[in-house]
Amino acid sequence: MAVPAAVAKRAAGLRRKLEDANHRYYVLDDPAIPDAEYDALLRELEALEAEHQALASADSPTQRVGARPLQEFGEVRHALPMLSLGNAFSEQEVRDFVARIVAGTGDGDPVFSVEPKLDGLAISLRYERGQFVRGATRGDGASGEDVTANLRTIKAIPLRLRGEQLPAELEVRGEVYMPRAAFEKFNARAREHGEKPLANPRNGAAGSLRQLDPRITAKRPLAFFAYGLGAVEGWKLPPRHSQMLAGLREFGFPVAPEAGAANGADGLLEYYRAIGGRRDALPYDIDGVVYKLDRFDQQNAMGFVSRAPRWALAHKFPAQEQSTTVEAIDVQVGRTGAITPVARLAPVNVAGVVVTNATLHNADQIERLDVRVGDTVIVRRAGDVIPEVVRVVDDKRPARTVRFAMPATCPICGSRVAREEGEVVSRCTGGLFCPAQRAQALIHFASRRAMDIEGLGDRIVEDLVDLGLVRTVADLYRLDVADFVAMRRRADERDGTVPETVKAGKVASKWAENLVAAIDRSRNTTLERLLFALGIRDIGESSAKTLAKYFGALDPLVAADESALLEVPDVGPIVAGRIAGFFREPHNREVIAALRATGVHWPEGPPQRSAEGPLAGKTVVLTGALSELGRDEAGAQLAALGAKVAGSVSKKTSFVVAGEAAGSKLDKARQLGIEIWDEARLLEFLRSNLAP
DNA sequence: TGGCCTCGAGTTCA
DNA sequence: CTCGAGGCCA
Repeated sequence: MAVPAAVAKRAAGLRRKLEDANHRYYVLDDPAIPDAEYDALLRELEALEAEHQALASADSPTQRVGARPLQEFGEVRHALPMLSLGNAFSEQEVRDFVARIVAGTGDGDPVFSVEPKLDGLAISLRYERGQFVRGATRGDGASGEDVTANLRTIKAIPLRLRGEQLPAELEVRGEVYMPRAAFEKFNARAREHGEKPLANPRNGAAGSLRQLDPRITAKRPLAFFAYGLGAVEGWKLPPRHSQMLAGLREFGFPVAPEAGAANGADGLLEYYRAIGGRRDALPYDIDGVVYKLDRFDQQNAMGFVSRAPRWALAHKFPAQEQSTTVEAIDVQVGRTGAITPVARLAPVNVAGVVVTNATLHNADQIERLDVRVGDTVIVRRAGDVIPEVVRVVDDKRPARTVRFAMPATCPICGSRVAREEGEVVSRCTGGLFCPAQRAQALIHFASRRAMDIEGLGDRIVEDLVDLGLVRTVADLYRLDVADFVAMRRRADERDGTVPETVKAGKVASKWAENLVAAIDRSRNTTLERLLFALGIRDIGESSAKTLAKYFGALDPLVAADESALLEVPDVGPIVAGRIAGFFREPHNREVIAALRATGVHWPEGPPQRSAEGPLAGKTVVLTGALSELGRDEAGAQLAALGAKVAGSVSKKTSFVVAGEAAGSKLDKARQLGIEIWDEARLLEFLRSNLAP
């Protein structure tokens, strides 16, 4: 039965729309239509194809949903073998590599194409006259497994090439991977449904491709980046690798946006460091970067050694995941009483740093990981540097381990531990009765952003509290040199240590003199610092500043009731309650009176209820290292000009000041098209506006 | 009521 | 830096 022309036309139109949507989403990274609309179009096309058999075709977007399960994978011989790359872990190896290229090509400063090395699964895709006909895993390099049906389900892989002049034969090599966000989402769903989550994105990608049932693969969020070629027939290759990548993009393949060019060993190393610095901000896992000689004629001149090209190098990052064992699980008590479990680990080197502790965050996290003392665990340095336990290696769990339970009473003071309805954290209810909370409150009080008492670190504070020399923050101002010297002696006796300070009595008192002087200096402070230092719950630097400005002086703030506090910007019922509650407490009023009595003072003035200055109404975010000023100082100066200095970038941000090695905040600013200043511009602006 | 947008709190190691 | 939760706006 012939297909009516109008129906054929509609089907062709739908296919084009769906292909374009895929292309924009995966290749141009610029989604054009919402998912729901995509699904609607896809369903319409399916209906048409079901009704008119003659419309069906192998390269239709409807053919991605997953064919029948296979019995086993066929074997595919690669027309050109899939090579592996030489590895480098050190700077010297990279320099040697460049030196070999310079010697081999006679080019004193050859250009390299550089790209991130994705942590996924290498595959080869074969296109004949523009149609995707077969895809295979790398296997041993000479032949791999035929995973065509699974690859068809990956929307980032074109089923037919774009463009007018299509090569008779084209083999594209690249990496199938699972984007991190998709991995997280997939696992969250899996857990909800009580299914086994994937261990990591790499295993997720590899496991998904090796499913015999493509319908399972179709449900996995896989993506693809192209990075090279195999056999080619009927395409005139451009002279450079980078141009070839651009050509692949024209054909409809996604190429890693971080790909670029560099020259000289220093250029390569700079790229390595730049990508390394952004590693955790990238949407996918990478395990290094790849350098390839850009000119194909130079590649040919370099040739191969055994199975690896001499014109390319994989520069790997140091392993960032390691396994170690859990020696103990302790709990820490924070300033607000928050009880945080911490895993004490057998020391292990992760990405160049010896890790011995890793936070387990809270009861939920422990529950999810089920970490137990004696377990072997995989540790990773997440985010920037902070180690975290990724998972437990189940096979290595020793016999007779017990599930960790949050303590019912505070390990320091014995008070009840409570977890409030809907909250994630458990807290010690002891308040300032708890020595741990008292010590933390004092450490916070003395910290740089609060009263800035130099030299009064956590060790000293803990000793002061332990030995009962200090109960409230006001007590700090009553200490003299003799007190500190005595404290040090008693602490040493208690610990059985006899440090050098005792041998040289003079040194000991010098240390104490410095401390007393630092405490004395802190008497001269600002209302803003004092409010922050008091440690009222939910009052951080930002709220303290708002309150100080809004009230101008302490007494009106202390006297303010909840309804007056609600008038303050960014203060809602909860925070208003916390503030009023704090100042209602007689103990807190006494401490404030005592602070004043010992000479703690700050300038007071009239209430300032609207910002002024050249930057009034502007919101500024600082990121990266500012060499001239430092972040804090720059922030203070900007604030003095009326700007609001915020911690994270959003569309309300007026501009971002980016210093050296700026990270995700800079990326986000670029994404949102927010104005970006470098340090020079900031300094220039501050100078011309005469910041005080 | 829901969905941002912030801020606050906690955390590691050299 | 990241997560959780408070505040604010639609």
